[in-house]
Amino acid sequence: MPELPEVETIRRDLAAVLEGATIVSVRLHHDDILLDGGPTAPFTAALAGRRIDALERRGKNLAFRLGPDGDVLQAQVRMTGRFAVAPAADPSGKRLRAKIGFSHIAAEFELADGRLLLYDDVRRLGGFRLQSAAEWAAREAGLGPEPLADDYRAADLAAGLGRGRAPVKNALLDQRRVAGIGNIYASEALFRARIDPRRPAGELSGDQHRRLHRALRAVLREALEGEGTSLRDYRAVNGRSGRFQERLRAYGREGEPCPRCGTPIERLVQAGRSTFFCPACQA
DNA sequence: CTTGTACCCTGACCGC
DNA sequence: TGCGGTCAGGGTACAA
Repeated sequence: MPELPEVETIRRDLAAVLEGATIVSVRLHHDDILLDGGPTAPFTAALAGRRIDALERRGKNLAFRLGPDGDVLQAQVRMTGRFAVAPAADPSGKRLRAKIGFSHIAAEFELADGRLLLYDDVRRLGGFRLQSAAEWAAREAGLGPEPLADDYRAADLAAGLGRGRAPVKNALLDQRRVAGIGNIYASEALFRARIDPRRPAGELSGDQHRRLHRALRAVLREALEGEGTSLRDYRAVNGRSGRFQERLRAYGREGEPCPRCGTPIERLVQAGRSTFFCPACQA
């Protein structure tokens, strides 16, 4: 999935145009787009006539807060999910789809003012879940803290990483420890903090916790300013690309000189995913 | 409890 | 041109 900065960019885009809109009808093009499986009819029926009161984000999850009772339509875009909003002048969304290359529409939400909210997802790893406010609150409580929150301290990161033996890179990807970090920003934060991604999470020193906390927040903030990292699949709403890919220092740079010490960046596989790091200055 | 692996799905790309 | 293998920014079920 796009990670925290990408999902927050999508949230801001959608909030600007969707808050206050009313869903008239929903069309799902694939049954497997519901995160819990099951029949689609109750899902689509329950969304008809609902107003989108607010767009929220928690970790990598989007939460459409629906009136009148605060039910939550949760959306996860995972690897290849994208949103777009077609104007009322293009009610089928045909022109917009052609323009931005949406060729795998999985869901369409018709709005009362004639606009159309489109969800496209080539691999269909993403999807939706409709739930009550209480169910969402319980689910959301299972996620770790928001790393960009004002009150997120190095001590909170240290507590999240705990005393485990798993590599710190893997621990950063665990949404229960800290929410919103994915493969790119885990690599980037560890690079900035000069910490070996293979180091057991429970063995970090106090100084390393402080460096990682600082690096994590800095890279997430900068990526958010750049509206995310568009390496291959991620796009913000209506096809807009992010710009932070130009500022990545380690991710995707295998063989290139480390910007700090010149040693070639190396790639290794952890938990089945690529990690990029400098073997010389990440101790 | 923690940790590791397989799997969901499709498309792009590379070497032969 | 075609084919097989590999990889992709995520999350979850399940086994050990």
